Amino acid sequence: MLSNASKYAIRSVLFLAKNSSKENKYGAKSISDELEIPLHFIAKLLQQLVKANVISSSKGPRGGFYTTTNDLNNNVCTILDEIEAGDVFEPCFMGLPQCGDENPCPVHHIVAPFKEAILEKFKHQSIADFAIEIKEDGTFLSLKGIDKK
Amino acid sequence: MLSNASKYAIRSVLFLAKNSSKENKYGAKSISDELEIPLHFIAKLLQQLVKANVISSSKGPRGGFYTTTNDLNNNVCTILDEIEAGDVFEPCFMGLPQCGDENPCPVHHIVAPFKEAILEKFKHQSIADFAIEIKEDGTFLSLKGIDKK
DNA sequence: GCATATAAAGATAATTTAGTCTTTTATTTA
DNA sequence: TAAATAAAAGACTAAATTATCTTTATATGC
Ligand code: SF4
Ligand code: SF4
Repeated sequence: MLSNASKYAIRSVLFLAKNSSKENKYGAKSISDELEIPLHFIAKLLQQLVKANVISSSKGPRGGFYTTTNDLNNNVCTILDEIEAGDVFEPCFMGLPQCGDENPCPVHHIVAPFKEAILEKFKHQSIADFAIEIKEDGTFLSLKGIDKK
Repeated sequence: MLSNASKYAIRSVLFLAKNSSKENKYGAKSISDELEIPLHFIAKLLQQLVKANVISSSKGPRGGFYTTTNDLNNNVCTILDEIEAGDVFEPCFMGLPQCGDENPCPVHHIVAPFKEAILEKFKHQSIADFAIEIKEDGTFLSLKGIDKK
């Protein structure tokens, strides 16, 4: 449903939203390390996001990527619009073009509410809100160092 | 989330479940036409599914693909296991490896119930049940010929 | 100003997924 | 038994995605 590129981009932006500031920037290298994302891949994505005004950056020593309070007004859909070609959720589960409530596939009644919920969140919740939620709920952007089995 | 291959395979099997029988077989060509799936692509998938005993086939004139009552006892997960490499739903939305209820990402509380619902259906509802549901609910496997705008 | 750190840009390579084509084998029907 | 039909098998091509590498531009601090 989401490409690696999108997943990487979302996690990176949320990471910056949670941790960065004008005074506290993160280089591509540290983001790559922290979130376990291929360095050159995430670097390119971050550059794209800077151009799209989703995040900010500065070059040189002590430079890096960060988010301003203005950046934080964006939402996740802004990220997806930038990274992903078309609409992420269409065509969806059964691969029918232009289906929907009128022409449902056999799993539409399960998929549709989910799509609506996730889209609502991605469209109407700002990155800032996400950052707050992440801090409050203690949700994860990376599982680096966490015991997996 | 699902590859084209999986989507094609599921739709084809459900199509056969709804329409075919030992006496009423469908060639790769007619399935390709009916569901608007590339001919040689679906042919290969159908052969795979025959080998995996998900559907049946016979060669020669009046031959083709069909489902037996025994075939219909399979479920959608059987199809996915055959077509897809690993587990379709892992890693999922945020691309975190081995996450879950204990280590939730920021959208886990939306994604998890959906994953559970769709997996429940794919695992515990037989292809036969699906066919009945499709007939009763009039859900779609193809939108060929239906007005799209 | 010079050395250094870092983003920016973009070329290139690898991998995976998707799709096509050709040949062979089995089955049916006439 | 011959001709026709359709699946089986597998080689091949194309496209998209993922990932890497190299070079250039810019800001910082000494
Ligand atoms: S009918 Fe609904 S669930 Fe099925 S493919 Fe279309 S939008 Fe997705
Ligand atoms: S935490 Fe839940 S929703 Fe998020 S990636 Fe893991 S399983 Fe998917």
